[in-house]
Amino acid sequence: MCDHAAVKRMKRAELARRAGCNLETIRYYEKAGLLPEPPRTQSGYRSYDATHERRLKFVLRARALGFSLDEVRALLRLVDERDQPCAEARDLAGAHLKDVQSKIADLKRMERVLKEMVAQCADGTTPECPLIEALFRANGKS
Amino acid sequence: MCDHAAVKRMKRAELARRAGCNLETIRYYEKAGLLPEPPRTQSGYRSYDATHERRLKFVLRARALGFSLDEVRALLRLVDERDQPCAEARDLAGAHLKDVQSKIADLKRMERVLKEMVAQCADGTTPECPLIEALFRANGKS
DNA sequence: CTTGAGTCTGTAGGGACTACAGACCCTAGA
DNA sequence: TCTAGGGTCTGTAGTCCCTACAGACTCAAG
Repeated sequence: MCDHAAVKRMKRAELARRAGCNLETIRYYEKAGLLPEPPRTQSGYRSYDATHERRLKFVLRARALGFSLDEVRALLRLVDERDQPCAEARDLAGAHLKDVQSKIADLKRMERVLKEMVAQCADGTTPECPLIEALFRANGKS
Repeated sequence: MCDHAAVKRMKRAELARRAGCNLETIRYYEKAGLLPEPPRTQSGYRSYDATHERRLKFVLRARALGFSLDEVRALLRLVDERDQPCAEARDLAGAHLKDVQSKIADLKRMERVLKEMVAQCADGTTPECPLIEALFRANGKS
């Protein structure tokens, strides 16, 4: 039990910096149960190591891919109880993929309409602002 | 000042139904200054007409196109003070179009990664779950 | 006249953070 | 050794865009 290979310890600010997130996000994730409560120094400061960093980065990456906190929780459960998680993880990711695809479809519809509106405005031939008129007219029906 | 061509009056529920939004959304928009406070009946009920409906639908359409409430407020200002709004409206819509396009780009990146992850999981040849491993590994760098 | 539905108000809740106030603690320089 | 500044701690309030609720009122039908 000698400790000559002591792991590197860091405080919250350094962890945030290394993971590239806001300081307070870490505390929030701890309260939300996504990250474990870290050990404390004698004076009560949080003390993190590489395992905390790894887990935080996992959460941030999943969030960046658009998983909700609940979905991240589910993924972390699979991480923590590694039995045969592959099918379940694939289903989670598959469901989320569908979400993402339908969001893309929605945004593309918006994009098309906005482009038309901007284009109509650009030629400036109509007396009224066609963009605003377009918003007053119904999308497809009265 | 005869009133034989009286406009149709309606209460909040009917307006919500006709505009296709939640009952409470109307009250919220009024408090937020997007819709005018409507006249009241003697007993204090809100009383709307076609102009309210038109304006509410405008707001809902702009929201459906992803404009924030602040952006909708700006558009409504252009509606209310019709001078030469076209350039300003076009700029607003153009800026918003850029937002939408960058969201689409983000989501497409997510889609690509998720597809890869699901595909890797699907062949089931690796012992560890590749999806979860992928989340532990960095997106591009360590 | 009663009953049930509609409307009124203010306020709380949601998700995912972000920011702040007021109290500690820790370190470096004078 | 003292002190000044930064960092960290806690809980709480604010953000955005609604949505839902409680408790009081009103209205129309039977």
